[in-house]
Amino acid sequence: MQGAQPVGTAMDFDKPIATVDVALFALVEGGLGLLLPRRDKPPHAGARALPGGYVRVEEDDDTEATARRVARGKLGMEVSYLEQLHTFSGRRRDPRGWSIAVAYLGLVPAAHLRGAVLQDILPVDRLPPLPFDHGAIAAKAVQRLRDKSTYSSLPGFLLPPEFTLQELRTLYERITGEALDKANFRRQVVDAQRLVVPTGHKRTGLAHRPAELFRLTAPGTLLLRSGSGPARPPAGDE
Amino acid sequence: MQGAQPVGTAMDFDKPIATVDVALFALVEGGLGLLLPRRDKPPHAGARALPGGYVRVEEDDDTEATARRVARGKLGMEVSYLEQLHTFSGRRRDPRGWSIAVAYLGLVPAAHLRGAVLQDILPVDRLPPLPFDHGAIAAKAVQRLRDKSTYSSLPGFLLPPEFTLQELRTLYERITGEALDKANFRRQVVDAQRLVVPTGHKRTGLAHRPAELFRLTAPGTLLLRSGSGPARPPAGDE
DNA sequence: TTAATAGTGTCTGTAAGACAATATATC
DNA sequence: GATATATTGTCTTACAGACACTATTAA
Repeated sequence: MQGAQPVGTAMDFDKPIATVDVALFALVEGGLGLLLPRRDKPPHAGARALPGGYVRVEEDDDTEATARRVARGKLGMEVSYLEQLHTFSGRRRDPRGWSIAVAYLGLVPAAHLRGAVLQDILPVDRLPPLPFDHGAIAAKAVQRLRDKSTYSSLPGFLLPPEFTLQELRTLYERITGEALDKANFRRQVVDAQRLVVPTGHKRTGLAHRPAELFRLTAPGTLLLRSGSGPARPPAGDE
Repeated sequence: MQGAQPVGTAMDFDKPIATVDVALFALVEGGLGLLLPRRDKPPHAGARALPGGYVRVEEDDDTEATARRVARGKLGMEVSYLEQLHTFSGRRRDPRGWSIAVAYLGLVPAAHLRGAVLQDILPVDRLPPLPFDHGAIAAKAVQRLRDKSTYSSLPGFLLPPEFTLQELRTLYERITGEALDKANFRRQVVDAQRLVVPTGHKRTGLAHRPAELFRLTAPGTLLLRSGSGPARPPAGDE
């Protein structure tokens, strides 16, 4: 692939390719979806893959900036949440040569997305084979999201700013695949961990008692159990 | 810094520098220590810093291979445990230019180390200021180790192959800073989670009842609570 | 009034932690 | 036996989960 390895400078010689890939999640049909647009450039032009791009050293301050730039380019908006996932590297993962891909996990509320973007969001339980090692990256991203959903307010970033507890609980259930008791969920999320707070508004117009609307406690903040409890802290990353 | 940016090829132009840094932990005087040898090359020659090096694309299969090579070079032996920690990047962290550093966390039993190496292991609670962003990397590594110590057998990799429960418990206490009940610790680690298993040997020669010797359940394997319990799984990374 | 979901109260089993009691080496 | 730590036993309490009950809207 590298073909002729021309003179170059001693410093630049041998450097791996540096890219960033982003696993962007949003809700589609109530379920968890992953943004997989078709690539417009080789390699693998035309195939669905995670959005990604080269690190631009003149333009980006760090790889997180690269990730935000890539995400903004595909979504037309800023992500609500972004964290570093893992770095994938090696000789074989990219046909262009030895490469380092810093992977990020991002969340956006689907309500704010343009229709064209929604077409490129595929349900995570039926992902097609992906080029490069994007299958492994996607799997790790889904895993991370599922794990953190059991003890954090992460899924809240997939919803609009205000939501009912039923909406939030159903979302947790869809992500983790486990049924949750209505009463216990409320006590955990509202009382014990204070992941969300009431906004004072209510969702009316439905043929039953209106539900209180909530928002994430500190907007833009991921809250982990801060209470008195045994506290199983971040543990992994971020 | 970059001085003359000569012709080069279009492909190589603009690539960030790619390095790997390793936070290697071992026990010193019973406490947690971090390997910080003095740098033999600029920048910051002579200063204590995390062992690190360039990714060598001809030699290393991936960045984990780079990390193992770097660790082996400084320790004279293989690490007992290694995991990817986080990737640090940006224009300013390294005076040589825009750089990506994939950081790893490694553990070794101090008993197997040469004396010269032991001189370079500093207690983590009294670390000097470190060059680059190694202070932040070290802090994150210590944090990760502390977090995982609350629910995994990670600290066991800092001990020789066979150890008593008192040795293991004292180690957990030193790492996390919390006192642990002798009886409850045994039940958790031996019965409930099965992080360790008895070897059949005993530590004799002391003026009291001899203690059973244990080893990590699957040698070389990090075990997270696999029991029946609520299972707070990896969550973060690895 | 009925239907449907919102929100509260209460019970129970499990497991973590505190602490007491017993066991087995050396001196 | 005295001493020191190993190992086991028991009690208490906190909390997660199951489930029953009350509240409030629109039709």
